[in-house]
Amino acid sequence: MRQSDLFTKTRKEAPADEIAKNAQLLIRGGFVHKEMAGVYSFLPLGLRVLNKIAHIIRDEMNKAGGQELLMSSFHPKENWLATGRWDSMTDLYKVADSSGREVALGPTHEEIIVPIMREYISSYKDLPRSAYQIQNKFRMELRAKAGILRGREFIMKDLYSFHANQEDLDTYYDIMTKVYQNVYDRAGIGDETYLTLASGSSFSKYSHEFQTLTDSGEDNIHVCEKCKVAVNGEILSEQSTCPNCKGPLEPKKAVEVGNIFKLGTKYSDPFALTYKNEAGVNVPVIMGCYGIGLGRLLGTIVEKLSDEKGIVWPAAVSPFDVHVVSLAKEGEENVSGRAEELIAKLEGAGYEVLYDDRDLRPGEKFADADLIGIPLRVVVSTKNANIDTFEVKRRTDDEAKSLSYDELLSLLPKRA
RNA sequence: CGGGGCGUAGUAUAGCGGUAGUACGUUUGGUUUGGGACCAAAUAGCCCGAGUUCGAUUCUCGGCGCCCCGACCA
Repeated sequence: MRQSDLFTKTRKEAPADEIAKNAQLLIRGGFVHKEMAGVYSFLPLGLRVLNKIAHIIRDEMNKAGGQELLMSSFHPKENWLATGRWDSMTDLYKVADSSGREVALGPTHEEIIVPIMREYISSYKDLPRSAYQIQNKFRMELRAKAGILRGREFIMKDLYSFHANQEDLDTYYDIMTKVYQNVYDRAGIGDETYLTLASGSSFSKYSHEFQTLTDSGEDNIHVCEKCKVAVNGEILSEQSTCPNCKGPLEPKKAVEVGNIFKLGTKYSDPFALTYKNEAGVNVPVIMGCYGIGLGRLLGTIVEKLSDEKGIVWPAAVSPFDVHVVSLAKEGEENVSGRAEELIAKLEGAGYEVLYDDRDLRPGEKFADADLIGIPLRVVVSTKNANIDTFEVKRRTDDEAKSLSYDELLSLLPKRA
C-alpha cells in the first residue's frame, strides 16, 4: 500500500488529555480515532492490527474445537430477565425504541448463546460443544479509562463451552488455559503474561485471569516468576502464596487480557438447557466461558512494546510486514523504480508492504516509520540505487545494515 | 457515583473585562533534501446557556464534554 494513499496521517503531538501511552501512540500514528470517552474507531492501520490479533485468536480457538458464529448486539429483554441480570447488572445498556420496547445491548452473550444451544443440544451425543464469536460489546463503565484498555464499547472474543459433566469441563478448561497462553505468546506478550488465580462465582470458587505485567494496568496481582503464575490481589487473603510452589509472591501491576470461567449450570438452569443422558434422564448442561478483549490486547501490546519514538509491533500483529521507504527525489526514477521492484517481489512472496512514496524529507519519513512501528524498514535511495543491497533496519535496531534481498527475506517470518 | 483538574484554530499552546497571538498542520510560490528544513503569503479558533456589565473568550451560576484518583467491574 502506498503511504501517499493512506488517508490517515501521523501527528507530532498527542492530544493533551490523553495520558495513556497506548492512546497517545495509537492516535499519533493514526491507528484509532476517539469518538467519546471509552469509545474508539479503528482506522485502517489499527484495523489491520486488530485483524492480525483476530487471526491469531481464531486460529487458536479453532484448534480447540471452537466453532465461530456471530450473535446479535440487540438482546431480548426477556432473556436478561430470565437470568436476573436485567436488574442486577449495573453496567447493562438498556435502550428503548420509539414504541417504548426495551432491549439490551450485549455486554456478554450467555443470554443469547444458551437459548441458541437449547435448540441444538438434546442428547449426550450433542456434547461437548464449543462456540465463539468476535464481536462488539457494550458496557456502561462508570469510568472509562486508560485509552483503549477500558472502554464502553469494545471488541471481545467470547467462547462458550458446553459439557456433559464436570470432568469434561475441567479437561476443556485446561485446554483453553493452554490455548490462551498460545495467543499471548503469538501476540508477543507471552513472557510477561501470567495465569492468575482470581475470584470465581457461586459455582466455582476461583476463576483464572490472564494478566500482563505493566505499570499502566489497573489490577494488583502477586506473581511467582519461577512458576509463571500469579494471584489476584482481590483473593490474596485466601491465597497468599504461589498456588504452585507455595513460595512467596511479589506484588505487580497488571492488565487483564483474558479470563476463563467455569460457569457450571448458572446459565443453563434459567433456560433449562439440558440433555438426555444414556439412561434417558434429563441432565443440566455444564458450561464454561472464556473471554479476550481484542482492543485491550492491542493496547497492552502498545503499552509494553513501545519506546520513545513510537510503537514496536511484534511481527505477528504488525499492520504490515515491511515498511519500504523511498528517498527518491523528483526525477530519480531509478530510485523509485527500484523500490517498486522490491515491493513487487516482496508482495509476490506473500508479504504486506507499506510503501512510503511521499515527497517528504527523510527525517520525517524515518520518524513516521518509527512511530508506526513496522518491524522491518527498508530504505531505497541514491546510495543504494545502483548496487544490489538494501538498507535494512529492524525497528528494534539502532543502526541500519546493508543487506541483499535474500538476507532481507531471512529477517521476515516464513510464508507458505 | 464521590473527589480533583481542564475546555481558546485540525493539533499543541499564550492571553485579556474592550472580539485573540505563537508553533505545527493545511494551501500557494520559492530555496532545500539521510533523522520531523527555511523564506514569503494565505487559511482557520474562545464548548453551550443564563446572569453581572456599557461591553464577557475572560467574572458568577447551570449544563455538556474530556482527563486523573477512588468506588464499581465476567
